[in-house]
Amino acid sequence: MSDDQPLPTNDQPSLSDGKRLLSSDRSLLTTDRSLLSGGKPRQRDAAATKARLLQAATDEFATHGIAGARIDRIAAAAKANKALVYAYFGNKEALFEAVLDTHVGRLLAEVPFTADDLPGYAGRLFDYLLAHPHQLRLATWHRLEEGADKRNPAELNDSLEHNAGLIATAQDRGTLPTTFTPADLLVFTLALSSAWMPGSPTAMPRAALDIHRAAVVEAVRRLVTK
Amino acid sequence: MSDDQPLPTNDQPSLSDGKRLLSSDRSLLTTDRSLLSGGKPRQRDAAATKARLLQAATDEFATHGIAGARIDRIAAAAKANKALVYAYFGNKEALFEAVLDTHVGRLLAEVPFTADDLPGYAGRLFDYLLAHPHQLRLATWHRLEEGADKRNPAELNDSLEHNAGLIATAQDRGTLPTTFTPADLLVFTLALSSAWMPGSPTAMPRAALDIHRAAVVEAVRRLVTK
DNA sequence: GTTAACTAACTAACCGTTTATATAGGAAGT
DNA sequence: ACTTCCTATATAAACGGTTAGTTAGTTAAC
Repeated sequence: MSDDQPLPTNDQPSLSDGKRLLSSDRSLLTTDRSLLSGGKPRQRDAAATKARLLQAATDEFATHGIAGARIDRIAAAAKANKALVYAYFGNKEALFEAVLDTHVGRLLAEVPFTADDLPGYAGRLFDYLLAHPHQLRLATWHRLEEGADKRNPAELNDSLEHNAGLIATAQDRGTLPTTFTPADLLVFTLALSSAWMPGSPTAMPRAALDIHRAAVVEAVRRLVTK
Repeated sequence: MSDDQPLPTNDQPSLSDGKRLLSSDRSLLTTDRSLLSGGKPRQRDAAATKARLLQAATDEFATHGIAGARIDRIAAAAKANKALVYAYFGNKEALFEAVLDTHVGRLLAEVPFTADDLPGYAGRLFDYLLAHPHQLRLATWHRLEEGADKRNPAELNDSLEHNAGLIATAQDRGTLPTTFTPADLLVFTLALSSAWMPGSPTAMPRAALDIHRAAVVEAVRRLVTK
C-alpha cells in the first residue's frame, strides 16, 4: 500500500482552523468511555495524526481518485476520527491538494532537472516513478478530475517553464540541438520516462525492467542527437 | 461537448437485456413528434434512444470518469428516462464498458497500424486523438479506475500484441532496426503520439499544432533510424 | 390484444460534512 | 505539590442531500 516514506507534518497543529473552539461547559454527563469495553487510552499528537491522515489519504486518492475516494476509509486507515479530516484539512478536495502538493514537491526536490543531460534525467525520472507508484496516479487523477477549472500546482507549472528555459539556454549554447523546440523536447522526455509506468497502456513486466530503462535513456539520447 | 460523431447502434435493440425484442428498427421515418403540444407523446425508437444514451454517456464519462459520472445527468442529456439505462445497458459500469468498447473499436478501425511506417502511424494517431478528445480521456479513466481487477478491452490487448508481432516481423526482415525491442518501440510510439494531447502534463496551444505534429513524427523517426 | 418502449415515483444505501460532547495534558494559581 | 481551569485533541452520532438501481404502471405501435 504505502510505498512512500511517511509524510512529515511541518506546520503548526491547530485544530480550529481559523475559527476557535469555545469548549463551553464540559463534562457534566460524562459517559466515561474509557471504562467501557477495551478502553483505548489514545495518546494525543496532532502532528502525528495529521501525518497518518495524509498518508492514508495518499493511498486512498492514488487508488480511487477524488470522486472515488471515501473519507470514511481514509479515517479508518489512519485510525483517526472522520471529523479530524475536516478539522485539519478543510474538506475532501483540500485534502487531495495537500496530498498532491506534498508529492509534487518531493518529486521536484529529488529529481533535479539537467538540461545538459536529458537522457540521464529521463533515467532518474524513470527510477523515481518506479519507486513511487503513487506519484503518476495522483498526477493523472488531478489532470482528469480538475481538468477544466483547477490549475496545476503552481510549483509544477513553474518548474515546467523553468526547465523549458534551461533547455532553450542549452540550445543557445549549442549543448543541445535545435531540432525540437524546448517544449517539445521537455514533453517528449517526460512522456518517454513515464511510458512504461504501471498504469500505462501496457503494464511493465518486472523482469524486463533494466531493458526498458535502457530503452528510455536511449530513446531520449536519440532526441538530443544532432 | 460531443466532438465525436453520433454513435451508431449496431446490435439489436432489446429492452429486456437477455430476452429478445423483435420490434427491430422500422421507425426511421417517423420524424414528427406528433403535434408538439404541451403533452409530449414522444415517438418510440429503441435504437435511437440507445444511441442517444450512449452518446450522452460518452460525454459524461469522458468528463467525470466512472465514479464521478451521474446516471441522472446521462439520462437527462439523452432526454431519456433513467430506467432505460438499466434496461439497455445493465448498470453503470457496463454502460462505461459499452462506451469504451465503441471508442476503442473505432480507433482501431480508423487508424491502421503500419509497422513499416511508424512515424506515419504516429502522425495519424496524433491526428485522430486530436479529432477525438474523448478517446484518450476514456482510456485513461479506464486505466485508473479499473486498474486492479478489470482488464483492457480484449480487442485492444489483441491489437497491441498483434502490432508488436508486426514490429518483430519487420525487424526480422530488416525493415526496422533492432535497437529497441518490439514492445519498447510500440510503447514509445504511443507515448510520443499522445504526449501533447489535452490532458497531458502540459496543454497544447492550438497555434503550435503543426509544429508539435511534425515534432512527434520526427521523434518517432529517430527511434526507427538505424 | 399483445408486447415493446417508456415513465414517474420510489427505495435503500451511501457519503460528505457538522455538531455536541468528552478528555488528556499542560499552565496557572495557591 | 496539589488543585483548578483551559483548550487542543479526539470521538460518536447524527444530518441532509445525493445516487444507483427498482417497480409498477402507462402508452405507442403493430
